[in-house]
Amino acid sequence: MARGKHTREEMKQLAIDVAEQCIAKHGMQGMNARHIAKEMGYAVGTLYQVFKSMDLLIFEVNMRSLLDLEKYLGAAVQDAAHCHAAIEGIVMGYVDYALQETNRWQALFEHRLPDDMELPEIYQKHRAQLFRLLEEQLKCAYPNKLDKEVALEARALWAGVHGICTLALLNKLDDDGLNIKDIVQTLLVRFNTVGGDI
Amino acid sequence: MARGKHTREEMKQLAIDVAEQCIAKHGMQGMNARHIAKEMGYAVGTLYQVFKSMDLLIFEVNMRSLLDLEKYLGAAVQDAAHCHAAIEGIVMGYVDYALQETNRWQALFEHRLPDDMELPEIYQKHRAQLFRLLEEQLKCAYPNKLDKEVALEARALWAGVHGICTLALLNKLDDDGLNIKDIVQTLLVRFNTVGGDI
DNA sequence: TTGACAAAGTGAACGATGTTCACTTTGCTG
DNA sequence: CAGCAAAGTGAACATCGTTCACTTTGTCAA
Repeated sequence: MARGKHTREEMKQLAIDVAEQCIAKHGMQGMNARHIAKEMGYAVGTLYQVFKSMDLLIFEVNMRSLLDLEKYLGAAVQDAAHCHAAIEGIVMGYVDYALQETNRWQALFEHRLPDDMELPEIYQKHRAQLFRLLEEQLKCAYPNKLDKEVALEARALWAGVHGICTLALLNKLDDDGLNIKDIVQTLLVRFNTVGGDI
Repeated sequence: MARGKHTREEMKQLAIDVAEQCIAKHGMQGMNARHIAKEMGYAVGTLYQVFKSMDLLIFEVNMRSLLDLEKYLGAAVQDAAHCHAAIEGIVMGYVDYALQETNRWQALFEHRLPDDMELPEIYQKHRAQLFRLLEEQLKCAYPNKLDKEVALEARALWAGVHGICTLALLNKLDDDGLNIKDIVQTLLVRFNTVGGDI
């Protein structure tokens, strides 16, 4: 049965390891099947027995990034004394992740699965968890708002921060001399989450 | 000298026309050199005498989109009775553009020129003009703020709207039953630009 | 009219990609 | 040890962007 030094599962992890490092170093376009296979010490065909397509491999790398982000932002919440600090922690944590792990973060939102296959449930679950993290803190910050209103606020704030990271890192913000964190702070102030309550 | 039915400039415009329609219909990945050349009635090599690379052709399509957007949002400002209405017009206009011209809009911010070539000055100029459009109205809405503060606000709001469009159109907002325009309205309210002054 | 030159136009070919599959190798098992 | 199935291989295919030696064509001087 098992011939090589790796079980099926080990190969899967190995492939994800290699792909992850490749994406982190050179971005998504700097990664290809032959390079990954060679780096793993296997032939291309073998890689394709573990992952049916490159899209699925990239997806697994993104799954890891999502979990990383979840841990990272979760820790930021734990460290916060109150919900306003927690919100700032989440938002600034997201910015830090985008700034420090730029390539992995970019892959996370740039990559799209082919139209014919749907997003795995586990992925959706963790993405929802990320939203919930922010929602919970916003619910505390806006005690008088309805759940649906808080949901809207959470998405507006989240997407806002994401947009700032997107445009800033692609140099599309026309931001001569403007610091990305200052822009994010500006957004935070607008959400009444810095200095004072609603 | 001139052999075919088109001058060099006409061919350039023709190529952009075809590429634009192709992107509008099938998105950036549904566009390739051979298809465009065939649609133009020329061979691939001829297309490459007009555009040195596909990247440059896509860039020209994006340049058009940028100018379209500039006109479109400029009109929204003209129609507005006061600066608050103008800001809402700009923001909602951007959302409309993203919703109606999804593929062209996506190409506009997803496409990146190769690292070795820099963004043409004319492009930067018009992008800056778009920002100025919003800045001017925000300066009116926030009369007490410094120019630098207004610049930060403009970028926070702009990127915020952009982020909402990005995540919503890629279905990454986890927004079951949530309307994208409601999310944008939520953001607008946070910027004190709906109902009342600062 | 014609010869020659340059511009315009062509498409086969190259290299890089993702992906497939007939084939070989290997380890286990009866 | 024979045979079988799993593991592994890499040549080959399709599709990209891109190049360039070649052909076609218009123009103009002789």
